[in-house]
Amino acid sequence: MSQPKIARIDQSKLRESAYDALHEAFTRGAFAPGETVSLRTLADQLGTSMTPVREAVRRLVAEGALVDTPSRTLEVPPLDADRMRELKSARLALEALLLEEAMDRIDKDVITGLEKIISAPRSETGTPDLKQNYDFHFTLYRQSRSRVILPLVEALWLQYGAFLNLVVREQAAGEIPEHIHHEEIIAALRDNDRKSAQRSLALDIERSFKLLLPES
Amino acid sequence: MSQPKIARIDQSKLRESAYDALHEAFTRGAFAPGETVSLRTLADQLGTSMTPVREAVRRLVAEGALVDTPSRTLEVPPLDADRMRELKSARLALEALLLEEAMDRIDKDVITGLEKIISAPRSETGTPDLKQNYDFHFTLYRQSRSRVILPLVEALWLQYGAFLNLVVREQAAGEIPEHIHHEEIIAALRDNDRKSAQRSLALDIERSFKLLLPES
DNA sequence: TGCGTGTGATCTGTGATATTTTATACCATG
DNA sequence: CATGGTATAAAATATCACAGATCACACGCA
Repeated sequence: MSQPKIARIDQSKLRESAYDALHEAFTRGAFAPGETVSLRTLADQLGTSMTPVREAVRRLVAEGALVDTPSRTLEVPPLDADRMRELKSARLALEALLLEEAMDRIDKDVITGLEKIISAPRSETGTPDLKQNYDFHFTLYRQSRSRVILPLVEALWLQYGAFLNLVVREQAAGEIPEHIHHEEIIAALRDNDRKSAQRSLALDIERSFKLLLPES
Repeated sequence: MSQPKIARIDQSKLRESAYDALHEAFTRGAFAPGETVSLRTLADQLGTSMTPVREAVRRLVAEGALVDTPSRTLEVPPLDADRMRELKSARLALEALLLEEAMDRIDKDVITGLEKIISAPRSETGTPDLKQNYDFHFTLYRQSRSRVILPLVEALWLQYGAFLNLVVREQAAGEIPEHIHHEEIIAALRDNDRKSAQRSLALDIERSFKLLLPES
């Protein structure tokens, strides 16, 4: 708790900035399941007062990335196999819908953009590049122009992010060949092969839970 | 705006109470699409200060029941066919998952409870009983013990609630025979017939969008 | 007379801060 | 060693100050 994990923000649209900073921190796996956070600490780290942080945190609670404890402190939801299974089936169901819509509208430029994302240099540290994975999926999903389902999927990834924190800490990177399914998806997008794209996306989602739900 | 549409709340856990009151108001169809709401007005009606209302409203925005406008006022999202279609496909996908889980755990008492809900006296006014419909579905879904998907579905219903406001105003009740599919679902639950239950639920969801998306 | 424009009053949300309530940890006392 | 009370720290709420948007209305010009 001593050294800040999240960047400072500047002084306009404070609530949004605070939310963005925390959102980014979650997708980066900066928070560990079970960890507790305090409004004052966050406010100090972000360089604002409590008010904007409180509203940002309220949104994160609504999205399931944080939970209120009976003692009125906030905590990152602890690791829980049932929740993880739900997360997986919800992601499979909703991201399939987004992919379907996205494939109605996607164009060459976006596909090129996706290729650029996955071909970007991997981080040398050997840890899986969570941001790269996030960018790949959401660049694709945003093509759906969805205003209902896309926010739900964002919320799911936010919950998933805390779990990834553990993966990052405990696993070597080489064991997660995430780019394989990403390449399959891109190929299917080029061929406009819906079945194949759906299959590869499902495999990619399954993959990302393998380390967390080994029994499946 | 002169006469309050929402009940006052009592003085503990104000934020939760405020949220509950607003949530209830939405499922009751108390707010119309496009309507704007003000923090101060809501706070006055609820008998609290702005702070708890602000946090409750933040949650509703996160859930999509309210949106921030560029001019920083709050409004109930206007009617929009695309959003409605998304709402429908998301409901079909997620509520199927909840039903599946619920059928693993449901017992006789709950089924009896469901029968009691739909056999309760319809309101005499001739308007469709939104609360009864809500209670039927969520009594069922809560059996799933879901902590991830259930909140997502709550959010979907919250968005749907504003649209229902229009239905309530413009349509006679007799045209919506919602109890028919509910009875089919109960019968399927008794037989533990998953296929049939899923089919009836899907039909029920389709039905509830019929008036809003006539072309489908 | 009719239409556009400007101006001010009155809304709005935002952010900060003071006050109250509640939980928890610690220490004294039995 | 257990128990109870107190001190402390945190969150919850209320209140305040401020900036910006909207709306109505009056004024000036055609």
